[in-house]
Amino acid sequence: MPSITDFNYLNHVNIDCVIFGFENNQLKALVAKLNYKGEFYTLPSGYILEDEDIEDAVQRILFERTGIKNVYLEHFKVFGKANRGRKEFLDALISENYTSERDEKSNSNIYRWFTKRVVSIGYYALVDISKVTPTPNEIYGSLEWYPIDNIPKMIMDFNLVLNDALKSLKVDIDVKANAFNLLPEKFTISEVQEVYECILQKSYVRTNFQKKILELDVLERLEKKYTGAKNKAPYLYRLKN
Amino acid sequence: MPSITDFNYLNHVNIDCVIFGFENNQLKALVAKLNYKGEFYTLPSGYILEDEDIEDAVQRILFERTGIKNVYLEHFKVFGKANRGRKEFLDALISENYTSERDEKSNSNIYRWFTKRVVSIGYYALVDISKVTPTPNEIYGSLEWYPIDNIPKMIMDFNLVLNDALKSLKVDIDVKANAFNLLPEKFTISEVQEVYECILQKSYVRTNFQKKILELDVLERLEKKYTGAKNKAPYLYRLKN
DNA sequence: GCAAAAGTGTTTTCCGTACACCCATGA
DNA sequence: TCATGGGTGTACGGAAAACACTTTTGC
Repeated sequence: MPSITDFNYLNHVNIDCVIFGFENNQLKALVAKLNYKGEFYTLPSGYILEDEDIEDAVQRILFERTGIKNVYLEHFKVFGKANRGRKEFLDALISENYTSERDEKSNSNIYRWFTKRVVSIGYYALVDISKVTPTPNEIYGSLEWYPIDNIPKMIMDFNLVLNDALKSLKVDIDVKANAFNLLPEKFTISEVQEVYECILQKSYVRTNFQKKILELDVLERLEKKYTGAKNKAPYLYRLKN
Repeated sequence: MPSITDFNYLNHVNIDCVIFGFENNQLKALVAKLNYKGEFYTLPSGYILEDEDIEDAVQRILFERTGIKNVYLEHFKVFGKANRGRKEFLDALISENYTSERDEKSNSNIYRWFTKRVVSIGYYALVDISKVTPTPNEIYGSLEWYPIDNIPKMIMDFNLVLNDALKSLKVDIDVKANAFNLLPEKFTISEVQEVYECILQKSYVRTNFQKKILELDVLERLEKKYTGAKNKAPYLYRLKN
């Protein structure tokens, strides 16, 4: 198995990803549990290759964890504090997982790679949750969707990172009108309203919301959606282009 | 003289600064000319020390170039393209400045330091231009304020960087109400209006602008400003706290 | 026909803009 | 007392919110 130190990754920079999905009228985020003894939850992270554009790096990292490409992305913050608790976390992980070999581990290249100071570039992604196949690997032992108000305690300052991403999303949803990326290709206005109400934690008057969204002039009307429910069938919409 | 390679700077990350000032009813930016033969204009940049918070690094870089501390800062973008023309610029600089020693230079540690790929973190600063003492050094041979619509052609993609900073400022001026940082500690509402009109390139109705600004509830009214002009003296204001 | 939800049109409210007015200042 | 620019109150118009009304669907 190749070690992380074998690749030509940029030193001292990494990418932290907050992946948002929407399901059962809930905004969710993809949280990983490390493949070690102990409750070490984290956000998907990764490094940038020597000759790789940073956006490509994010897409690559997201593809590895979700199996989808061309994900909607926004950079939301840089995490540049020199001490973000990375060493403390690693020492805790090691003490729970290694005993006699502890010193050997502590001196390894890998330990040095992971404990060195990094500047983290924060991105959030908006995905169609039904398209995602959470894909664990040797490090991320499991990956699960957690409702935004029920995120486990994560390592380091990742709970704050997620919070910052959510704050940016709340602003961007109106400025960039990007919430549609949380839905399947075709959707109804009601579904859009659910997303908005969920993210912004407020309710909208149905009729006015419909106008507000359609006046953005970014959707095209498609066929009606017959669900068998005994009421008028809503139109499906899709992002223009 | 110590070389840049002597310090414990983080590899592959740097900081690009757009420093905005306001003077003579013009928004200006501080642009440096490199201390080499040729027209190499650039924005002030710098690196981050191993154990230094990134915001501290920006403040340090700004202090070195302007002589002021605790500057108002906003991160506006990450420049993460693998190729931003850095090597091309350095080769041009070398070919204009070195002849026989060229190969020697090209192989030096310094050349390798400067040509390696970096991820740039973009910050813009808003300063009281009257407090700034542009401070050249061995690299930045001169530093001058240029009106925003008359910026010289800079190296690499720095003209685009400046443009991105300006775009963010135009959004932030309303969202974050941060334009006051371009003025001295005490200022009149008219001066604020000049700043807004200059940045947003539109004119405001005086009376409504006054209300708009005062309703932000971020200013405290101080004494009147008697200029000797034969009209009613305006109040001075200052940011609360 | 009826209940439920979608879609459209109308009224009302509110906020931003325009503007009228008064005030202070120094010649 | 006049010209100039500063400060405050009011009236208007357009957009957003509230709401009334019509349409579609399946039982």
